[in-house]
Amino acid sequence: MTDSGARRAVPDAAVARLPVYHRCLLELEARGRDTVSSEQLAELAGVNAAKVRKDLSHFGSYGTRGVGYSVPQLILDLRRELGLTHNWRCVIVGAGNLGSALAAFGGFRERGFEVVGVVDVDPERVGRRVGGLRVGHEDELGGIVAEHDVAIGVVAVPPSAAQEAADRLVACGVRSILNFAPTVLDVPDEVQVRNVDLAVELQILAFHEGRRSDAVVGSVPPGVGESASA
Amino acid sequence: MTDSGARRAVPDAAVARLPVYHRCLLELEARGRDTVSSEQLAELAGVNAAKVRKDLSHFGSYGTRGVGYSVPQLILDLRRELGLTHNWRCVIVGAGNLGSALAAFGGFRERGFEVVGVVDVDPERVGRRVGGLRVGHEDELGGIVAEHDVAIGVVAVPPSAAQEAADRLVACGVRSILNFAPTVLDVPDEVQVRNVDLAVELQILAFHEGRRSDAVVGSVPPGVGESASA
DNA sequence: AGCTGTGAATGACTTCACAGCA
DNA sequence: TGCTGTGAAGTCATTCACAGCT
Repeated sequence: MTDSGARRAVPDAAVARLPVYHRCLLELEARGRDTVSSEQLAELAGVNAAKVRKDLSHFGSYGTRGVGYSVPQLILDLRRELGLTHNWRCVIVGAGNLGSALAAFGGFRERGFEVVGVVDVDPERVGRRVGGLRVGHEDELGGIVAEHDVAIGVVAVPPSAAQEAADRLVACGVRSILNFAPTVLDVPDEVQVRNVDLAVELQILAFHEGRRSDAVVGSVPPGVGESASA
Repeated sequence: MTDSGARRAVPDAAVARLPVYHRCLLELEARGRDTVSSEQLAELAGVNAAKVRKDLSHFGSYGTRGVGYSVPQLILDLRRELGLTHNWRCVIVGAGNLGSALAAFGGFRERGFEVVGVVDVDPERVGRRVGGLRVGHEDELGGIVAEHDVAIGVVAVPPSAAQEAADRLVACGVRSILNFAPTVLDVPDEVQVRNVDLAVELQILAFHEGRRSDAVVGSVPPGVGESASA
């Protein structure tokens, strides 16, 4: 697992933070800021300054000592590093509530992603429009992927149908999957999967919530106050 | 950061996996399985066996050597550990596409969570029904939280309104927030926040996707094949 | 004087490997 | 024999602390 081919450059934990920095920088740019220090960026991103500097150093980003980082330059560097120099095409499998919400979500386009298709097995849903797209039948998946050169598939179907959805995506040549179904997908090694299980997120919150002030009477254990960027 | 009060028991990384084990065990139980080995559970959860054993050992779970773990017993242990012995009440702020999808999502109830309210500022949306609930006005938030003893707030509003939504939740006494807005929320230390930024997930996929086979001609770098349970 | 970039120190998590119980 | 529970080793990530540029 992990990588292997080329040099390991950026640690996974850092990769997971780069998009957050990117987002904060876009905000700074919108406010007309031209430079930013690691300390300020850290504040915005909710991490500490040393981490910001280390993360950025992984891909040879060059700030200016005594000054900070150039906001536009750093945005470009991050875009390059994150592969956002072109738009990534995505297809959503499942046009239920979640799939529809994702398709209609405007935020993707601005951040480098374009939803080019939504499909579903249910004939009831085929033909509807969501987020400016017509819901296609699942059989059209191959055509959509080929036509738009889709790189990322989003699985937004019930758990019982998730493995099949993933299999179809893989068969069509998609090698990156974002899975919202509460199931571990079985895919070939060369396919990467990221899971977002909403109930898992809630359960993690509940775990910490359940550990507050328990037992220990009269104490005021300051809880957690952590922030997790899944 | 992190904890402080009581004894640190279970490492964060392990906590994040417990819900996944719990989910897999429910599946096993539904299939009538009575015992499971660490190896089998690991397979289902997409991790390795040593990790499963170590994770479970953190809260003194007792399996039987030579046999494995009792499925029903382990489910109970996990439920207790995750604080799922009672249902957690949640309230959703924001009745847009995502908020509505979350409210309508049936999967929560089965996993220990109950959505008891949905609110929005937009008068246009107030009064609509989503997932069996009437959308309330944001002013009703305090009443809903108090009445149902809500523990978890879900922020599903546009980024520009997210901080205000969080402030309101905190003011109402909610101390756990699941934030879907692409913004870092500023909250008091005793409030825990988990962020789910869908575009970030896509960007992480894109990062790895962009690193495939690059440059190195003719090589067949086996990519990533990782699985992240955010 | 201010802030980056980075080796070195610390800490967290994972994996190994095996003793020991059923 | 089979599988758990766990010290010990190994890997990865975070934080410190400071040299060095502007």
